[in-house]
Amino acid sequence: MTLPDGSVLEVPAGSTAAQVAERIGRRLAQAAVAARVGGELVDLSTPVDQATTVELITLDSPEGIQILRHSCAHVLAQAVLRRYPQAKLAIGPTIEDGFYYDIDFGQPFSQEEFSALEEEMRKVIQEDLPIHREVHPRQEMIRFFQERRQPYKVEILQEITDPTVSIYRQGEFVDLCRGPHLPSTGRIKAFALLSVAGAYWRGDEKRPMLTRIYGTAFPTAAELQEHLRRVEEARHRDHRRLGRELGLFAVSDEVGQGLPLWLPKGAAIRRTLERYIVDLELRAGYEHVYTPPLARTELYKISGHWDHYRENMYPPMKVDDEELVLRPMNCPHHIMVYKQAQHSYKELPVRIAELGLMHRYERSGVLTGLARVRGMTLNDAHIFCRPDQIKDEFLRVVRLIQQVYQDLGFHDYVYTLSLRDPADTHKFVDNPLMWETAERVVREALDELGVTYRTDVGGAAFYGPKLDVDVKSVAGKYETISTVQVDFYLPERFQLEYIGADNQPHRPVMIHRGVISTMERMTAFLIELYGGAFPAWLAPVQAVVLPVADRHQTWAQQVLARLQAEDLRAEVDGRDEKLNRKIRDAEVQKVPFMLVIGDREVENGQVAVRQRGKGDIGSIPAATFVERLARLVRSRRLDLDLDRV
RNA sequence: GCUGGCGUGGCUCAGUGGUAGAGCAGCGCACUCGUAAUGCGCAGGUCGUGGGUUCGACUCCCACCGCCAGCUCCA
Repeated sequence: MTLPDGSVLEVPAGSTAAQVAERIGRRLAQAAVAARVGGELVDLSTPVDQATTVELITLDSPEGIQILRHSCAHVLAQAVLRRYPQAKLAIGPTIEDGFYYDIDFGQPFSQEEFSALEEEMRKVIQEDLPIHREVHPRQEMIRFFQERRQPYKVEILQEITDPTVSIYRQGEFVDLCRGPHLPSTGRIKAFALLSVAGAYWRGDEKRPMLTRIYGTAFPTAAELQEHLRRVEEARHRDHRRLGRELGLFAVSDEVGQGLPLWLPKGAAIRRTLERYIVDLELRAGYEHVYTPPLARTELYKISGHWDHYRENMYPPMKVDDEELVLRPMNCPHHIMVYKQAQHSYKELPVRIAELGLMHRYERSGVLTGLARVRGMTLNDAHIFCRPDQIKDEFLRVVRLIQQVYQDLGFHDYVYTLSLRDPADTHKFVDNPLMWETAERVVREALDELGVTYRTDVGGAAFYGPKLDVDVKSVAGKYETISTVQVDFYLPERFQLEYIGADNQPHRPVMIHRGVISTMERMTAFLIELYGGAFPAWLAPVQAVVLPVADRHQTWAQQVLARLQAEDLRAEVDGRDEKLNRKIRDAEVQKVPFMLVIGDREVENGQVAVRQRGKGDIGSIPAATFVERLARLVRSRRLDLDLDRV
């Protein structure tokens, strides 16, 4: 057989992966947890003598760690059954950074029971039970799990079509599983149970809610500790925490859930973003409008939202003879803007943009700080174009997105093209020709851009295919920030027209697009991305002037005035506190620049510049600093290096 | 909405079936200070809300509201 390094190894007939490892070396044999044979992961106990290639998997590889965690999930299940023999096991997969097991305890289960459970798991690990794979006829296993009163396992088995299935046995514990697994439970060195939460069986709200226990495992205790430390550190970047600590936004019970208040400093960030994106869009040929956040219910009946989206809308209110609703999106208003005039084919595309205030009723459990709210302002636009312009407009939007991401410092993002599920005529507008055309044009545009994308069948909007751009957050999750949607449907609903070269009316196509998402979500994202330490152009306070003593106040105020004259956001910390204290507070508030002013600076018309996170970088004339900071801000550089501007 | 947890001054958190505590923040006074917290003092809470149990509830029970983790949902 061939090894990964290209060498060839002869082994006796019937040799297992473990024996191959032994032949290669004792250290490897001890470290190996599984093997990859012909591209497939298998247990060490698998005979591999017929294989052409064998690669041994250790805990140094991502696959090895996954196997470790998967086996740890089994140990958890085993411990659960020892302590709760009546528990019904559902599924126990690995996830990024850990694993979970869904279990029906038939009674409330709380996190307080973790320590006892962990104790039992440690026993299972100490027993060092060998883990065996067995393959049996599926029907036999259905009976087997019926006898063991494991209905969820039976249900899974009933949906499997293979004639045989594999199970894994460790001591008295048996689980239905594809594997592979560690050779024995004793190989688990470091694990922890983390949290407990409810999860619907099969992810279906209408099915029973199970108890999901989350845990994780690492090759060594040190790595586990390191992971727990990282999780703790991530908590400090949480935008809700930073939002309070830095005075950016607040949510108040009196105002209502999901209805955040933008405090002055958060508003400064938002205003900066708004001015930035509006200017950029104006340059890109968009026309910005203002339309009201309310409309007659009728408008949404025409658009179809009333039928398809009502559960996410606030209920209507009756005023005089009108019935009004808070708008959940801006498209109908923008359509009405388009309809205010006749349009010639020569003036298309018409790009109507707005920072549109919308309200959506979101279920209470999903509300999260600024990231998920009920009242939000979307960086929205609707492009009305001819069918032959779709591809070009689509390209222009994606390029705009790419530029914005560069300015905001987003480097890690993925494109997802969401298509309809042709079988689901309930969710998606039933018009196959329309869908096929839209999907083809979008694919062509993406190919032309040369971007790689994944596809999500069934993820489209009800009116057309969409491209989502998901940006990797600090937490490692990808969050949808931008979206581009082709829509052949609303123009039909609203009877939109343009006059073609043939002097006949034609139907335009709409492209819905959001580049920087809602102001709320984007701000939340940026807070976490930068951990509150914003680049200068976004920082709510760009410089704080720190007079050393009272006699320096006058010059401090003059420096402030010069900063403000250049539209820089600055403050004077005139409190009766020592310099050290003012510096500490400014650092904690993550202000990019601190300008210390004492006798020397007053005398020379200078400021002693201290850069956030770096310290004293020397004194320069106040005018020089103002000019450099203004340039830095204008350049939208992501670093604070004043010498490079 | 569902499961579990949590709710004590602006913030972070102690605490207990028998008259509510600390630190930070705030206010006052003193210090006038050179690169990450000056000192002293003062004030501030119907212990989320509403019921119930009890001689007595912040503590125990119930309901509701909100927050957190996750699920579900997400045009």
